[in-house]
Amino acid sequence: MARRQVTSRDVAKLAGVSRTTVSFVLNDVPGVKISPETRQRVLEAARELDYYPTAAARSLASGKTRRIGLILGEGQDRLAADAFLPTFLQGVTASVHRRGYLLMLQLSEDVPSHEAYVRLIREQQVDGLILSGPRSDDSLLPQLAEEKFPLILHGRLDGHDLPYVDTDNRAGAYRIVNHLAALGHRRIAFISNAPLFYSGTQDRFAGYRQALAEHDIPLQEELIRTAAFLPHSAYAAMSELLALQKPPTAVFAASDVVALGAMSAIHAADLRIPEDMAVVGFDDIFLAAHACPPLTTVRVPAYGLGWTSAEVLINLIKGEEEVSSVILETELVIRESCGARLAGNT
Amino acid sequence: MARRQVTSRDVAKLAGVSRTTVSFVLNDVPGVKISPETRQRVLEAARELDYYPTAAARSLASGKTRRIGLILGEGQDRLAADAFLPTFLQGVTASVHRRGYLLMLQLSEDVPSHEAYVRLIREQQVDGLILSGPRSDDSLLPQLAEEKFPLILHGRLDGHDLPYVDTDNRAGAYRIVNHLAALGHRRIAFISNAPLFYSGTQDRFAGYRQALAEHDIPLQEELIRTAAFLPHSAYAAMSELLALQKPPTAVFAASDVVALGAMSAIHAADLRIPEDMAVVGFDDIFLAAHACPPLTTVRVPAYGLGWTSAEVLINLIKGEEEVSSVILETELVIRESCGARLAGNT
DNA sequence: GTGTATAATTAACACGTGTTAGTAACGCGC
DNA sequence: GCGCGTTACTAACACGTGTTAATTATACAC
Repeated sequence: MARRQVTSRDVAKLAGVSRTTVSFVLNDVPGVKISPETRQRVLEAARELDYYPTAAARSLASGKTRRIGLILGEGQDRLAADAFLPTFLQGVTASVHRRGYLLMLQLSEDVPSHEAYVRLIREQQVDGLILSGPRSDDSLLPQLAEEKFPLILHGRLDGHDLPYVDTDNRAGAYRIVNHLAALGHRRIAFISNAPLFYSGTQDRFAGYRQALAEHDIPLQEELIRTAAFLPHSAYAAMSELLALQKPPTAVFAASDVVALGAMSAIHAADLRIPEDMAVVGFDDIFLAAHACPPLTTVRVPAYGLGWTSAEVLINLIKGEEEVSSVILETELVIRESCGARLAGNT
Repeated sequence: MARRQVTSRDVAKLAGVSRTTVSFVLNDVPGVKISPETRQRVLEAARELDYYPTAAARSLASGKTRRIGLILGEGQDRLAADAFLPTFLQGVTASVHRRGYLLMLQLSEDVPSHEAYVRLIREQQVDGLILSGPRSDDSLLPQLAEEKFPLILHGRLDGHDLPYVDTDNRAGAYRIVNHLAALGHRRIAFISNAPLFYSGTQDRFAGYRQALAEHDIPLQEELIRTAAFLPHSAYAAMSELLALQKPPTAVFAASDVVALGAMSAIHAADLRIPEDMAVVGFDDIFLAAHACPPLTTVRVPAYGLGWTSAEVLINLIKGEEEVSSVILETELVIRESCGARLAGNT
């Protein structure tokens, strides 16, 4: 049986004060003087009655919801293969929880992305939004920026000056390809983890080119392949590379999942990793250390990306601090699939 | 510059009717007669002004939020290694979206789980809750059941009669262990995917025992090991098994992630899969097909679990249909790590 | 005691919607 | 012309909180 709703009026009656005083005490309104005894009485009454203010009434009156939204703009395939999502969510929720907010989650799948979040904004369900995987063709973004609606992008987006949080994809890619080149490889293939219009993939590709250039290795079209999110697309791409007249000696896969797909193709061709083909990835998902052989990769701070996105957004909402974009650094993780340990032994 | 809020009063004025009529039209209130012309005028006015009702006002007045909550009661490790979460979320959000609801997400991490959701309920942030990974020691659950708060468990829980949605873990485990036994294995090890007090792990263990019993294979304590969520715990467990005087010839790992950890230990010991050691898993995560060798496993319908949980919950909230627990079936997926294909060739 | 500043508290309004009870207009049989 | 039912609409209240402006107690200097 649903028990009757406990309101602040009940608390006020029990404490022998007005409803206003209850509100002042429970919200710690600054600049209002409440005697310690009264404060105590109110707090005890609230505890006694197990009082929780109703969210709807509170946000109607105050104009704030104390909720933020997280929009995942990734398509089905990408999402299904997103081994980072759980850790990213941990980061987001840890921050959100710390700041006293709650989280609303929306997946935009394949619909025009703004339909996914326009309801959240217009119905005033949230005070701000983290937009992950924004599409540059989203016509609503400029308008929201104009309205100054609190908005943080997860992932860089060209053509807008909205604040964003991202990893340094380019530097990470540069570092790991540089590592391969330093091991003596001259034919280093690139397998993308997504279509090239994704900024993250673009940047990883840019890092790859930069490393090649610095080692005077010419860019070869035939060594560049496009895969998308799921392992089997990488399996296909890798199989093509193996069928070349002059196959590469090393592969940089732009994500660990794609790397694992490529490794599976290499095994299927009865080649050894890293002796016959070195493989490196990007992300350092939790399975990378237990691939066979363990995967050399670039660690992306998934938790930190989530945490930072939320922190920056909430700062923006509260308007207390100056807010600007944040780029988190990556870390090179050397295991066995690149052959560095092997090379060290000889 | 924030534009002024558009209210139903503005719509009413533009359409030349009362605010009440606007509400009737936009909510399609049954049993109320509105002339087609008036209805048309109201709809046009709403569209003209780009009117969205404010969520807070709406739920304050109606007592309904049109939101549901999803509580993930998994600990840090488990969550980080949860390759199913993205697909599960897809299922949940697809249903939630279809029914016109929105989703609030909360991770309970390690705090006593009810602290994580009591706020959602008491502040009336949501109309109902999906509770994933419930703990049987949660003292608040009986109380909520008593209050008839709409609640669906994801994962069976002993000692309560709350409605739940789950996979048939026992039948799935039985089927795959039976498969190993049919291939001639008599020393089949079990590596758990979590501590044994998790009901899902319990059930998978029960399926394992049942299959052994039916093949007259005695249960051997030394072949039963506990791992927890992450690959490295399985690596350790598998290493112990390999060090036995009489090691097993096959391993049933209670999750794919654990299976991959075990495989990594087998490779490290320079043994071949499946020739020296057959391995099977549970879940069919998206990487299982690209493990080396491809992993034989039991497919769990992650999307369906999410979808069904949300559907059942919303039915419960609307009180329209009779609601009962749902158990989804699994499917045996035979690949190469079990040796069945090899056996077929000889 | 009187005036004045300060501390402590409250009455009253605002937020934007859903909903009940009621009114007005109209047709129709007598 | 009157009663009666139906259709189409609306006035007025309710939801539970935040917040401003006003009010009452309290202290203190002269």
